[in-house]
Amino acid sequence: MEAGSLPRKAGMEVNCLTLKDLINPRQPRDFAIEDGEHAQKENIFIDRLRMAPKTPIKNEPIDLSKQKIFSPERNPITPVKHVDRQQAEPWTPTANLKMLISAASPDIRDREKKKGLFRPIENKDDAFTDSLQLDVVGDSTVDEFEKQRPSRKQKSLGLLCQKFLARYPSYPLSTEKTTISLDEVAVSLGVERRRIYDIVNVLESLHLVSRVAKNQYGWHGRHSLPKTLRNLQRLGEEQKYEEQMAFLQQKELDLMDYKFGERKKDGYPEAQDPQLVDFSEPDYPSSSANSRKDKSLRIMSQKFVMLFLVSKTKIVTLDVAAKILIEEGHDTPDHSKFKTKVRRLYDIANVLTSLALIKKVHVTEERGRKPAFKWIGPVDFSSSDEQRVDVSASVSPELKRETYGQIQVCTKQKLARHGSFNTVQASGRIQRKVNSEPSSPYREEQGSGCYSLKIGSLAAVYRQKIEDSSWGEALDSKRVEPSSSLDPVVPFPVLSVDPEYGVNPLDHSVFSVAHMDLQTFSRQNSLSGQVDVSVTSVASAVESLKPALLAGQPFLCVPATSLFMLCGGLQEGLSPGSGPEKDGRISEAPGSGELSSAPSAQKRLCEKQPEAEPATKRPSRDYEESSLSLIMLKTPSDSTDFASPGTLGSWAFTPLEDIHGNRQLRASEEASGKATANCFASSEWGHPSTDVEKPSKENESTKDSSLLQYFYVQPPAGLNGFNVVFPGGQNPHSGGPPAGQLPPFGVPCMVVPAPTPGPFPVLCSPAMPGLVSSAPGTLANTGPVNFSLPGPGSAAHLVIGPAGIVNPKSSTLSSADPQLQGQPSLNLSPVMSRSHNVIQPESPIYVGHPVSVKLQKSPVPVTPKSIRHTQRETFFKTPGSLGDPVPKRREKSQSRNASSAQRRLEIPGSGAD
DNA sequence: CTCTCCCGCCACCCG
DNA sequence: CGGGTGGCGGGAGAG
Repeated sequence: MEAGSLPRKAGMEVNCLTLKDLINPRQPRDFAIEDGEHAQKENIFIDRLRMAPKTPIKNEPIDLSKQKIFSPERNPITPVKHVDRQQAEPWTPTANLKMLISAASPDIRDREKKKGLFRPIENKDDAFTDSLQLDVVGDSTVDEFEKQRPSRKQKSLGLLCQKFLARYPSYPLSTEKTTISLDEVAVSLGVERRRIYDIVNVLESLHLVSRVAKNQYGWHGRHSLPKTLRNLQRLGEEQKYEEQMAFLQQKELDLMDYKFGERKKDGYPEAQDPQLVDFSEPDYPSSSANSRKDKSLRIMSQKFVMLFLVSKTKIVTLDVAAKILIEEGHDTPDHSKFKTKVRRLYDIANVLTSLALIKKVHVTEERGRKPAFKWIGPVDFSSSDEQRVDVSASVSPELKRETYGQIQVCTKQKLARHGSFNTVQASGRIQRKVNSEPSSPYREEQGSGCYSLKIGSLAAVYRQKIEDSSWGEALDSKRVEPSSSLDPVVPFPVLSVDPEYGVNPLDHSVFSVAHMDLQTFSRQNSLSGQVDVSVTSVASAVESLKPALLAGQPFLCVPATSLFMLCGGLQEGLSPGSGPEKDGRISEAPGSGELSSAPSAQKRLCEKQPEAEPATKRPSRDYEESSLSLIMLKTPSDSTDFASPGTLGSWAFTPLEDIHGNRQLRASEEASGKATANCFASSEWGHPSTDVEKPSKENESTKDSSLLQYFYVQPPAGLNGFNVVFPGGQNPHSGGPPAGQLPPFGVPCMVVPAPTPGPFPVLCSPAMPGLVSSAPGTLANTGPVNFSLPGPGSAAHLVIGPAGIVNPKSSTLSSADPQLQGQPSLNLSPVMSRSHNVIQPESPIYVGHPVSVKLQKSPVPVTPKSIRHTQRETFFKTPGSLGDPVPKRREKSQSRNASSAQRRLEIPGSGAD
């Protein structure tokens, strides 16, 4: 009954492990302790769980989402195997349960179930069952448990990899040395180490990690990914993989008929000997280089990637890949070998998929469907600045056109085609058809409780465009991974996080349906009467994480991934005749009906290509004089590289027309070391800041008259982490018509991830002199802000208090109580994304990040680096995920990050200031 | 049935 | 040698 009695084989368990063993309160501990060393199976975790305190719910759940935080104890190279410390809090009992169950081996579950171990009486003392909180449940628990039993899917390598990746920042600071302890990770993720090897090996092949020492890996992140891919591409070309693939595909050789070596006979070059391509950086001196069979998996992984990179179609079928690999490996071309190879390829593919580099597809041939994968990662490595470029940049012009056009349509009320989404009517009134179309491709997404693509616009476009639907799916379930590639083929790299748990932060980052409570707006300001918006308090849908679409609520879908949003038509009424675009390119665009100028704007921004795409021309008809508003939230903002064109796309709230100014702003901020030097930041936590003055000063550099103004509104609970930004008016000098004269507006707004649960200030456009004059920072700090909307005659006041808006329940809360303001979804918030390293380490939610990363815990002025780091991560956070609402913990860097949107708003204010 | 790929035995191989 | 690695393929879940 001690460790030794713990069966290693499922078959033995029933006999070896008795009910008594399991129910004995003390036994479990013994198991855990002694078994810890021997248990190499999946159930090791469960054993360890037994060691957990009686309040496991707080300690044990493998809440990956909460592991983003850098663990205080990170540096110890030798990982501490304190499960209880590493585990984060569950975000929901259900999720927790799932996690626990998934951690537990099926065998044990079955065994225990059979023995009725979950019955309250018998197990009331059982730590394990307690941890599951099953002691209060009746027999139904068994069924429940059965249902909860982790499916094969839940235990998949891909999912595991996602969890793994979620622990580390995609783009760690160069100075950061993140160490990965295999032990720690394995325990943390509740899997045996063997599985971690699989992941790490593939990651290593791409140089995302490198082995530092025994049981220790260094995390590099994706910084060098472009470079690596470029090299692999080159190598692949040298290997003439494309020809090989073409040959094999053309041959349509049956697996069994395939004559290995035939290719060579045909004159194809022989593959190089397996050798791991080493592009490793000096960061982590790889200890013992290659050993044991050349690290087969790594080499396979690299070659697999090469195949994609050299492929014109970017699609590689497994059989072809396997054949090539087999041949290169000089393996015996037997079926068994093939099978094995395919297995490995699946393993690799799972990891690559988690990295949002490839996507499962199927290739239909005469012989039927063949499993294949499509490369969805960057394909253009000409620039090493791949990272942090707005993902939108990754979309092909055509798709952009489609996509953005679609977005435009959305905002222009043509979303109707997607029955599952709200429909915005031309008149500016919002109609809704919530999921009226069961057959909607997006409907399926609901199960996961994701906002993503519910709106359908982009996803729909992609699905239509891409038959294999891989893009759409990628969009749906990929992690937000800023892709620098401007290549058209690159979809939105978003990493999906465990929809199974009902938490998918990534989705939020992709496309979201935003609901705004515009009542105030519609009723009190000039917009009233034109916008038929019923104010409906959106109940928090955190539980289901489904967008709470309420009738009569305006919404806007925007790709939040890159956090850049289109706000087409936003200003249609606000400032006819005046556009933010100095060059007027957008406005003068000859009506190409559905096209949004945003793409072009962005493109210009990111690529600095003045040439406007015809497709991006703005339809004057629909949008009249509407100017384009492009808000770009800086994802991982690297303060050090803002000057780099390649990173432009990552600018947070970069005014289309004033990148330069923005840079100055940034420079200013950085110079002052005040990441929080913006009202947004300071207000993030509803905490008065003394730095408020900073922004205004900084804004001076950006007081370009052409700057767009936005209203930034803390979203209703239903938005779950999204802030709504809508144009507050045109530039002060634009001389746009007063708000009162605004035509029906199509609910121009932007929804951006709300990284902060704290109070959100509403910024008014500079059109309001009064507002402008006031220090933005000050306003922000005042908590709920009472603003006058610009617009003559409309004394409309937009009172925006985070408390009131964010959470209906806490509507009465003032900014003074940040904690209360925390979203009910705090624990439910999608915290799976890596974006969480931003969160306060002390946050109870986020427990021990295993990574050794510098974490600024103090409110002390953050360094540019730290700023960058946190900012990047913040994007994908929902208010709840933001972590500790406690004021004292608010980090400036975080604030700053979260405030990107706001900063944009501040700009105008500075002038007056 | 095929497709996937989890799982973990056990051989390597390093310190 | 012990333990970290990871090749490998049986076999079972998923579709």
